[in-house]
Amino acid sequence: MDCNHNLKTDSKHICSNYHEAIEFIGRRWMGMIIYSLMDGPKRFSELADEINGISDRLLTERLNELVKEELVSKTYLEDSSKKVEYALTERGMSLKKVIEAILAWIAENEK
Amino acid sequence: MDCNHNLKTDSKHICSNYHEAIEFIGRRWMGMIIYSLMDGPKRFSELADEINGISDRLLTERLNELVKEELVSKTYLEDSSKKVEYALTERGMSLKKVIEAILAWIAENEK
DNA sequence: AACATAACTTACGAATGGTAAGTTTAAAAA
DNA sequence: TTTTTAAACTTACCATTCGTAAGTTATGTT
Repeated sequence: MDCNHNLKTDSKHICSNYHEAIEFIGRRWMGMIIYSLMDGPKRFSELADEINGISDRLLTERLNELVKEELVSKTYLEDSSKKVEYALTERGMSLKKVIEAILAWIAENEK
Repeated sequence: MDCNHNLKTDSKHICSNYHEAIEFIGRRWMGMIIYSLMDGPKRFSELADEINGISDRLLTERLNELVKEELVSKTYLEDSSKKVEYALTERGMSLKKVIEAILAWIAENEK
């Protein structure tokens, strides 16, 4: 597609980047994980408790993907324990506007 | 999860709505279809041509879901032909801010 | 010493997605 | 007017992703 939309950008590869971006942040549970981390760093078990319905398997998988893409950082706590902490990086934090836009869209369109 | 984020909302069911919303618009190809319809109504074949890599099967399926959720309308052209036209509804159009937020996020985070 | 908890990992069936070929109706070409 | 071509799906089938549940390893608690 040619990308000449009336949106405020026309950089050359924006379509594929947009595509990749929305496919990535749209993967199952991604939105909730990012949302949950918006109010501060969390442990694995805290995320598991807060995000209703997610399984350990998918939480692990999604967190690994987020770490790989540098949206989330992983820190081992109190060295020689199994505790870890996940936190949004600056890059991850800057997704806040996207989340706000979705929340605003929901609010606008309530029946 | 408790929803008491420092985002600008605290309505009661916003978490599940947010979850549903992002899971819905995050389904495979949804983002591209909505994006593509942002610059005006399109025929099925136009969408298929513009969205690189999507198959007829998934395009049909996603469009049906979008119509069901009233983000997109479907119009049969020149009655007694097979031609159809898909267009964003007002509800669909109001996702523009979300798309813009994603594009802005990409622009901010370019290496 | 026995049990619990944290953070995974593995196995496997179910749901979703990709690829390709087939269908139906209508319009265009020969 | 018979034959092609095209639009918009459908169907069938295999591959990838997801969900559920049980198992693992190392530390912490009773």
